[in-house]
Amino acid sequence: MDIVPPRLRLLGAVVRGYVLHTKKDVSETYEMYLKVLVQLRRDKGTVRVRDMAGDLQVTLGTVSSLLKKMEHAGLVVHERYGAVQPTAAGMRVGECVIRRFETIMAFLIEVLGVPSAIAEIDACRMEHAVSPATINRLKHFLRSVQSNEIDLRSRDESTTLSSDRTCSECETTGVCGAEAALKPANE
Amino acid sequence: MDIVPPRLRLLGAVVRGYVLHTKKDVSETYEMYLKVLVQLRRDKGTVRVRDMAGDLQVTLGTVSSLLKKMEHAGLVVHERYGAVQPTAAGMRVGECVIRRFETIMAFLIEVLGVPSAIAEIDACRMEHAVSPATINRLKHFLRSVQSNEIDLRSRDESTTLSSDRTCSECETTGVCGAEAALKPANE
DNA sequence: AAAGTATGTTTGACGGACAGAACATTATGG
DNA sequence: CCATAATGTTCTGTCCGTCAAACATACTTT
Repeated sequence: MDIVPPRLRLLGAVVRGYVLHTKKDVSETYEMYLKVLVQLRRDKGTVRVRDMAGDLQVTLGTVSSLLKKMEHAGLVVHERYGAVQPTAAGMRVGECVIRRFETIMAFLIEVLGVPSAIAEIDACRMEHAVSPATINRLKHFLRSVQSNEIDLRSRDESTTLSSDRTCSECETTGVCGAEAALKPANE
Repeated sequence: MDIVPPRLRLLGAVVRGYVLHTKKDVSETYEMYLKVLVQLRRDKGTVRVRDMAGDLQVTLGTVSSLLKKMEHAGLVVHERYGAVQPTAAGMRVGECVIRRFETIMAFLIEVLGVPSAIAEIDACRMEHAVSPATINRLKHFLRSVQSNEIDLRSRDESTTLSSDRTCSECETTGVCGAEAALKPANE
């Protein structure tokens, strides 16, 4: 019964083994904290715990304790009861996340035509999931589009896609499968 | 100093607030378990805990206990010491994840030219991050490319992008910011 | 059928990310 | 300069996904 080569069949899973089990040195959470830190820094210079908590929609205490861990990891410097600053390493990570976010945003909006409110959410989730290889190619592709090397205008502009809330194939809503799946689950 | 409208400045964060704090009814982990379950089902009919654990690279115990929670959530039915089956709801979710994976894979490989080994990893991470709106549009876009409505061959094929391991702009490696960022952190 | 092996389940513990609340520090403004 | 408000820190507790290991059940094999 093993018609499908196991390697192929299990791709996602095998990959998941790799992806989710390999210790990422910088977790998704750390990436978000650094992104916010760098953004706030650009906007207003000095950053306090309060600012980050506000942006991250998280408790002061949570930020405080995470900052401590991040300091240990060499990603930030946090003066007690004072300002928070990224180290050189933290800065690199934060800026990188921001660039990924922007690249993905641009692609979603300019190429796919995703409504910006949705694009924001998706980009914010995807920014943590994309490898350098993919991001580099995405940027490259985007440049080709922007310089009209690739012409998108020829395509069928039936933007009247099925609802943006539902998966066109399974008619399930939310992040494809979430809410609707559970309601009728009392079986 | 508030030149940048807060709404704009905080996009990522605001979004994150939404994205990561909103209880997804089906967590990323559940999605993976359902994806694997549905895949295994297609390949070999009956699925046991053992199969899932193998594919997910996780302990039997872990699968066992998660399955229990998923059963409560109405996503699977698990006969004690026996077979695992998705409910209708679980099936919808699993199939949806698989389709997302396939769509993303196709895009990464056919459009961006990402090496398939890398594409696998990225697709497996992205499949949990993309909304229906984006996936629908991505599919649509892919169809346009496949039917030659959009011609990609005209683009600059300098596939000699900077290394696939590094972010072209920050020279940081890994999932853009991970490993390299930490080594020199003993400051 | 008895023994041995392969599968499953349960329990206890853990680390990460978070909230809440008690406590500490700094800022402000009368 | 002191009282109060605003900030920040610490501690305790929770939930999730995981492992390890002890225990239970099912399957084989002789």
